[in-house]
Amino acid sequence: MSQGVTIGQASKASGIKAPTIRYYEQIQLLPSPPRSEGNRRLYDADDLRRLRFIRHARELGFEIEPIRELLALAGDPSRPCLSADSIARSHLADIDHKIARLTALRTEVARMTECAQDSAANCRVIEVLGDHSGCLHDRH
Amino acid sequence: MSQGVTIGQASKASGIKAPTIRYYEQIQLLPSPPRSEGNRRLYDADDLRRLRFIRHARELGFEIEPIRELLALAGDPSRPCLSADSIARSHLADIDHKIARLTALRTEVARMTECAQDSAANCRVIEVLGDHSGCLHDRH
DNA sequence: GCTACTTCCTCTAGCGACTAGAGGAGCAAG
DNA sequence: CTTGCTCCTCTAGTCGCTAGAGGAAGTAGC
Repeated sequence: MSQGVTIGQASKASGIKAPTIRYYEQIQLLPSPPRSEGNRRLYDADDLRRLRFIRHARELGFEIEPIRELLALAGDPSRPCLSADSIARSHLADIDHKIARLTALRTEVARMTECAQDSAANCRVIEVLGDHSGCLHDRH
Repeated sequence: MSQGVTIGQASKASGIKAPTIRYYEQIQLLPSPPRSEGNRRLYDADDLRRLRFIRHARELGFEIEPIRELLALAGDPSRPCLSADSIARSHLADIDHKIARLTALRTEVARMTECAQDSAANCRVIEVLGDHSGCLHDRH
């Protein structure tokens, strides 16, 4: 009976905003769904699964291209897991990189602020930004 | 004697690429420098200080608008430090937010990969992405 | 002076992943 | 029938650059 739900319902079901769903269709991350007589998009259960998969992956910080591959792998039972695993592992390495960088930045920025509040005359923030030599690392 | 250096030299001195320097001028983060007879930009020592300040702040992850404010504060000795400090503190809070989020993601993604290599049949990566219920947190 | 080579100029378009808004059509309820 | 909601398409904007086209100017060697 259910020939599909509208984009608004798909949006609620997946947690992805309607314009974003249309965007995903435009970049062909999602197949173009059939239309109703009044030209509305009609999504079926498979589309909704796909959307939830995408949303979940985006929330975990995967970029669109890796998600495209993961979706292809998810639909192909022949050799999915090794590739999927390597995509996930490379994403993990990415996250570790970002955490490491941000942690280094945190140290630097914290150092910059930590003795600023006692005196308004010599501003440590501006001083530090103007002179790199006070920093712990050469490359941030 | 030195009426200024060219954009290429300013680029080398500051570590900011020439197109980026022109971009900063375009968005008025930098004042338009005077030009030579042949229409080349000529930067003076103040401009170079400004550029180094910007580069350093960018390396520390400050966005352009905060840097614009910091530059204004750096040039105004009347009430610089309190505002500069609050900009830096808010940036620090930002960094902490990002680290916290990435750390949570790391856990989730690591959990996803950690038992994937033993079996190619049931792919944990794809399974986890397709079903949010296995996750530690509702919102990532 | 001539020729190469390099640097510089302006302008436009592209990246990723959306988001916002205009202007219009369909649809469901009262 | 009218009100109000959802939906449609299309374009442009976000951020911080980066890349490229097409041309002018400066520099070094002969």
